Amino acid sequence: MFNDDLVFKALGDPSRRFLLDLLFQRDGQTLGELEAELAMTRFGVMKHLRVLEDAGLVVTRRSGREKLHFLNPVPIRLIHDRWIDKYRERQVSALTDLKTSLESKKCQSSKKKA
Amino acid sequence: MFNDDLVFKALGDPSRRFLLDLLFQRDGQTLGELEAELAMTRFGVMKHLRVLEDAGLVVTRRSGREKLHFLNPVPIRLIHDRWIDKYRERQVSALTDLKTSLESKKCQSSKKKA
DNA sequence: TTGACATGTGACAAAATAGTCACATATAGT
DNA sequence: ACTATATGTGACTATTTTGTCACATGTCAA
Repeated sequence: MFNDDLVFKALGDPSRRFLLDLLFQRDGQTLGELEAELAMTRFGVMKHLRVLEDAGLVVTRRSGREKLHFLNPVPIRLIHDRWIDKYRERQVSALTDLKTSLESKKCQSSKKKA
Repeated sequence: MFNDDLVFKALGDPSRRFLLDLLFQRDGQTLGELEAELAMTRFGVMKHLRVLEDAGLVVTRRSGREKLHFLNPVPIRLIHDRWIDKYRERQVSALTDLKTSLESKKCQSSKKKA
């Protein structure tokens, strides 16, 4: 259904991850809108969107002369399932929640170990 | 705590994902053991392991003249959390479970919508 | 100490990737 | 029809990444 290699390659570039962030924030943006957020010509952005679309991370719909882009989270969920054992999920979750919790309380305690 | 870019870059290569698969299967393997599973000299494997270690996806422990490698699933969980909205998680999960379910029952029903 | 084994380093060539540009197509509005 | 706008294509260069090799370090065991 989804090609592993395309998905991971797509996620390997910071500009593409930023594009996903933008779409996560607001779905259905056009190339023009997305282009404005990147420090790059529209050609570069177009190429990146193409890679994301080929990977299935972004789906598109044409509307007149515009092309609307939507985030598709399914392949990302599948990545997760590959290396997170169902039985160990609870423990890993606890760890990441701890991390989140620590980060939101940065100012309360001055000492913490990495 | 974990550097996004290093993690995603690390996951972008198929050989490195295969190494993670090997460690997911059996933790604590040495370079020598891992090398035997890849179609590549030990130098290539070493480089890949270094990338994984820098990303925090693999942690190591020396034991005499050997170096043992262990999978660390935490960064992968964090990837997941980045684009899977907590409120939408249930729906996405349902979709991936459906996918799994369909794949294991390929022969039962002939008609299914995407 | 000697030799065998396991891992490590820096330089290198080949391959893949990112980003730009000239040029092209398609649509909306007047 | 004409013009401005939005997206698309292929060629090109610069950079990054992959994988290899000669050489080096550290460890075990006799």
